[in-house]
Amino acid sequence: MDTPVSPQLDSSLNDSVTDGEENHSETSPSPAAPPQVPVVAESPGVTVVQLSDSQTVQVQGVIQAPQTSVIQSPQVQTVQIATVAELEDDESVTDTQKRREILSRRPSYRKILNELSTDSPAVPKIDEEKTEEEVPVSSAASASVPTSIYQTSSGQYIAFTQGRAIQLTSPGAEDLQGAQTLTVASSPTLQPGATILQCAAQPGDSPQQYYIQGGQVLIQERAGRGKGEGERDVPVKEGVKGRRGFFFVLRCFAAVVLDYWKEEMAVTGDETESAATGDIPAYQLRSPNSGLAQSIVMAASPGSMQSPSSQHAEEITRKREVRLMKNREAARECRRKKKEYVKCLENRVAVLENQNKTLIEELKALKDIYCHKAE
DNA sequence: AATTTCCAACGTCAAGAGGA
DNA sequence: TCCTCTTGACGTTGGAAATT
Repeated sequence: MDTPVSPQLDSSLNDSVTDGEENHSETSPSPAAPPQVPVVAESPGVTVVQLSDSQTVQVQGVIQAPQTSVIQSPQVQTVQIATVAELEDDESVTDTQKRREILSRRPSYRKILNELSTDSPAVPKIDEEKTEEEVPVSSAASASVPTSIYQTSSGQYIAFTQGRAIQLTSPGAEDLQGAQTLTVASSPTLQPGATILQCAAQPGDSPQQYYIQGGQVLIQERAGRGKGEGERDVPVKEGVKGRRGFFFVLRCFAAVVLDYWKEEMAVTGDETESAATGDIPAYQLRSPNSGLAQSIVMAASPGSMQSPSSQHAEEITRKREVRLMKNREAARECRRKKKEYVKCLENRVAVLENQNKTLIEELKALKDIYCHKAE
């Protein structure tokens, strides 16, 4: 039976083990290792690797805390191999089920790396608040961390942050003086078709509320402090206060919201499932990171009067859209973290390999000295 | 140049983890 | 117990590289 361990890990094992004078050949390297082998479960010191044919390989000590002595390394880097067939003899379980069982949950990448980093300071922590380096929105203006950033065709950046804030930045505004922070308020008491944006021009400012309805942006002017007391909605005109680009984006957003609500009204319960994948036009904003178009899928369909019976379906659809959007973002973030995690592990393997080589050479030298003295 | 293959990234679903 | 977050699995897509 072959043991197609992940190439990098495999090579690291071989290097580490065979670099010494003694060959501790308990590893069983495979020349035809597949390029990708998912690591499916971990326990301290043991890594279970899922093979393509539903077999698992337990790899012990692939990533270990730095060894203090090279003498220990051969045992640590032993690879133990066991097939699933040996471990499980239940024929009634399907392959998928088996795999599901094997794929037991493990802590998040951040958790794993942070735990590793406490063991070894060489391992960088994944910081929860860490922003992506390539994010064009500078870090100056807001404490909120962008989770996704889009660029409109006019060149403005729209950053959706955790906490559901939307940050708008004009191109070239490195100090983010032109940045706005919006918060989308999703009140269940809102009128259908309406959305509230809260905007603070500066971090310390009290937020200005924008009431978006019918594709129009309204500023809520308050006469009194009471809730709803003395409020009136004033249409926002482009160019007000010299924040032309900002209101352009606001208007775009209003249009999107309008279309979204139109779609909500048109959707019936049965059509809910197809809403996200059907042939509906998508508003695409260019992501500065990937160059790939990120889609905000909100349908533009002929508006119709809202029937009371469809409100529940609309709510379900809206919740589904929100859930899908959140999960989309989460998946993106998860992949980013995973890549970071793998990179860190690879770095660590390289460091440990170097350490191992150095220690082996050191041992060799000491042996030589000792032998010369003994003679 | 056209076709095929490979790969990375994505969106969605499902299930477990963990907090309120 | 419910809700949200996290992540593996799976299918899709688009671009790059390889092949015809």
